[in-house]
Amino acid sequence: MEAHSTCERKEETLRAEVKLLERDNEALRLMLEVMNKKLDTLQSHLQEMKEGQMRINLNQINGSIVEAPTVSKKPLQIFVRTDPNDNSLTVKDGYQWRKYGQKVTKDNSSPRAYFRCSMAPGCCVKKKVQRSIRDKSILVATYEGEHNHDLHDNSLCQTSSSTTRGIPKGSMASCPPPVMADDNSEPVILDLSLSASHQPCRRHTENFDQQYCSPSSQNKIQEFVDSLVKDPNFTVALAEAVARSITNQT
DNA sequence: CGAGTTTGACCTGCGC
DNA sequence: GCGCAGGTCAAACTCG
Repeated sequence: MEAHSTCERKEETLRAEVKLLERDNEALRLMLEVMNKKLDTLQSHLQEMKEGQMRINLNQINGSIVEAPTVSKKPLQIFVRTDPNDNSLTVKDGYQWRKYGQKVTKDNSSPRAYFRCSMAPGCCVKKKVQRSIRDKSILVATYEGEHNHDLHDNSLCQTSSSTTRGIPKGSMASCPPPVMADDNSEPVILDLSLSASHQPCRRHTENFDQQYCSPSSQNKIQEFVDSLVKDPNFTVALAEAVARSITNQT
């Protein structure tokens, strides 16, 4: 009799667990859907950037530098989501910047910081960084000018111990680049505030994989996560592509 | 000590 | 011409 009730209790516990797992399953399925959509968006953005790059390269090969028809002449603006508690107006785009001024503007209570590219002596590229009025967690960076050097020159700042003050050593190499947007397109916001607080989600995903996914799906998810989050080559390559885009579009 | 940041002063362009 | 706002300069300061 006692064994029977124990068995019933166990069954009940298991049912409750199954219910919880089913709820997790549904939540994670939705999460995967969202992630897949975001991946599609990212891939289409990457494709657009590649096409733009090819057009510009072809124009340069032909001997005369002609503005690509789709490229705006306006200063390039990027939007970067950062930790709202982080007061530093730094947008890590792979280049090395020297701050030369800060000003509070009339239309925005947040100060605007002025940076000059310090990777090459003759480089006259400037950028302005200011928090968005609407969302303080978003930094708006405006780029002006054209880099006269390659992002590969950055190898100096990646390995040197005397890099920029206030930016942790090696952060340049590993930091994800911001995403470009001009005045004609929907601003694309990159979340730089990813932190250890997201680990539970990851743990959930792993749990989800173990419980429900076939090995092939698991591999797909693992590939996706690895390529976007872990792989430094991916972020470095993307940083270079974005930086080239900045150089050519401005 | 060198390189980068801070910050008040100064310069410049624009609207009235 | 004046005032305002944005942009830049440069001396002082900070930090590794």
